[in-house]
Amino acid sequence: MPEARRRDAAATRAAILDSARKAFARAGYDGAGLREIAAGAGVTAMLVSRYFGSKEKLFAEVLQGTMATPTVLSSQVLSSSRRGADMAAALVGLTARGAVPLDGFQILLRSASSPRAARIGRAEIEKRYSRLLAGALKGRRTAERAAIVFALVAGFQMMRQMIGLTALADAKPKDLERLLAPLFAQLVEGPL
Amino acid sequence: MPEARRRDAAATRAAILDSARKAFARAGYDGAGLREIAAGAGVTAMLVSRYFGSKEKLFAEVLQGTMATPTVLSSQVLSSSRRGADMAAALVGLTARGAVPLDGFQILLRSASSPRAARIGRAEIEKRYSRLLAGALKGRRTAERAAIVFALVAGFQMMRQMIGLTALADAKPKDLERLLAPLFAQLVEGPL
DNA sequence: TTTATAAGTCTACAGTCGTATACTTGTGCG
DNA sequence: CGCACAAGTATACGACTGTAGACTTATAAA
Repeated sequence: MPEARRRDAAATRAAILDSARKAFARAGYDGAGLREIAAGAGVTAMLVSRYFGSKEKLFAEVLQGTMATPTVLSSQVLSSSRRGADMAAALVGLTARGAVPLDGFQILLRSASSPRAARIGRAEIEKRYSRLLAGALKGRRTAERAAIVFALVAGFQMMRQMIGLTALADAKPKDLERLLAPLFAQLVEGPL
Repeated sequence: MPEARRRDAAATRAAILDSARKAFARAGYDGAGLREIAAGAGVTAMLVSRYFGSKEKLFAEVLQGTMATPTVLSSQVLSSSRRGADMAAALVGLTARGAVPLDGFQILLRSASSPRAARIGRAEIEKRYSRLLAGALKGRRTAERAAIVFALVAGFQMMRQMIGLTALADAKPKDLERLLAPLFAQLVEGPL
């Protein structure tokens, strides 16, 4: 139990955003309710509405904040000399069983069934990641290759964490990295 | 408007299953309501409950039926001598803009945020596809490689159809095939 | 200490959800 | 034709959804 917060609009706003991030990551856009989000921040549902205007705007702000700090595609990975292997290792590590699932992708995947959430997610991903990754690629079809990188990341995360395929959940991390690395390498470094 | 069906339990059951398949593919497990499904079959919501016991059991039966006939991993593709290229072509074709999105994967992706639906989906995918694909692979780590094939298929479908990434939606199909083919080939044919 | 105002809450509404109980109606058989 | 039984419907319940309007309360300045 965190100590009761004194009346502080900025701190309360931040607490709501934090609670919303966890709720959306756990249950997706449709599955997370305003009352649940509000309770997590120690306030009432109405305050959430008043602060963010609507659930949709709250979701947009959460996604924006979460995607501001990339994980799999961190600048460290992107500037590495072994980007394929580093991406594979980062992805496998971040989707391990007990890992904190508070990634922007997690929220996006769990919310993709809602058209409104999908639209917001697309805008955000195209504003940030696409430019980021496509800019780091050389050769042709950089936009398409970057998009397929996202697809592989998203699909792997989905099958491993959400669906929970046994073959991915129980595999040795090193094995998964060895299988993923050449795929990422091929996409990132371009055709041989 | 289809002509009114005479009282026929088997036909009604089939109509409900068909309507449910469309509804789940469009909105996912949580997003599709029993009343909507019932209306699509020209009956009331209660009849759906009576015939299938619960929404969860209905979903399981729908997924089971839909996944009985694989599309991307059809026997034709699996027996091809150019499996990587054929998988890529099948995937790109099936996720084209106007394509019928009535695949089992579509339902699964839109429902993965619901734990109950995810559990059912995992069971189904492991019962059918995993065995199917892993059996067609040679070499080591066949289960893991098959699972990553699913991940790539799922991620591509998600990013192209659900999120609607511009780079994938607007790309020339042939370009996408050329990028995906070596990835599938590497997974299917095994490490070089 | 009083008070203006921002911070936060209460109550309510119109809607949806899945499903349980009780009911009506159509249809094939004798 | 009549009737039994299956096929299908009506109504309702309790819980949940996002959010609108009116309300209370804490706090910082005067």
